[in-house]
Amino acid sequence: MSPAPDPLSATFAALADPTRRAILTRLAQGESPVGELARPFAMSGPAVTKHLKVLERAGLISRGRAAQQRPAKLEPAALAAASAWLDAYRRFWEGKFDDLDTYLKELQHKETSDE
Amino acid sequence: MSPAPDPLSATFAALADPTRRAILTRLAQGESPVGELARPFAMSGPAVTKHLKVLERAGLISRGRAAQQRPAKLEPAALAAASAWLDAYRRFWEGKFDDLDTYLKELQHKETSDE
DNA sequence: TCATTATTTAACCAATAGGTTATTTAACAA
DNA sequence: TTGTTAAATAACCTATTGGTTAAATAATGA
Repeated sequence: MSPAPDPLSATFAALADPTRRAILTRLAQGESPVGELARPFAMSGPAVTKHLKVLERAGLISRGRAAQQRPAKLEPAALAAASAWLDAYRRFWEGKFDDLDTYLKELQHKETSDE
Repeated sequence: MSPAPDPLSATFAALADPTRRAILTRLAQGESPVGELARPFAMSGPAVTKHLKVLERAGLISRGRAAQQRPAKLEPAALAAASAWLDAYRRFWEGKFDDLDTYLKELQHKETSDE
């Protein structure tokens, strides 16, 4: 499925869809099988499977196995990375940093090239 | 250009592209005209104009006017919204909240439906 | 007025995203 | 073994994205 984007891009892209955010919200209450996730949406099962694949490739969820079901479960690590990026930039943009150069260097250090 | 997605979707979608994140990084150092923004990328001017439009529709930047140039400038508000969303969910997923129900209600209150 | 510089718009293209229905695979139960 | 249930895969469709080049527009200056 394409040349695999950088992790941060994959995470933001996954979060850019309201259906996927709703799925994550649902999963915050506990893991859930595909059928249950599909119910609240006017959407076929395969469509939900595709959304889950996007979330999985972004590292935001993992899949399990329980009989015929493949429950989805939150994986907070990828979200933490995106949150850290956003928070750092937000604070930076809001001008709450004294030493700009040090800060930029720190960012540069954490993430290669442009991320 | 399409039925205008909800603001949070637009913001995350805008952040999902490494070129656009690099543009934002550059703009954190101060406003900049299109030509200067285009230089570091192996990319035509019109391509950069398109990226700027995406960022502008997401509310992440605004455009000005200085002679023939149309400098782009950061607008932190949209970023703050995305950052708040992510941070809330991150904390939630990491289980650092005592009263789950109260927290969910609070989230529900802040953002309609799924956002 | 005419030329120059910066940027946008138009027209186009290939690849990706998000959905569908029909078919296949997997796990279980009778 | 046969059927049932849950999910994934395949094949397909349309719209969007991210890029291109060529032409149009806007502001300035000679």
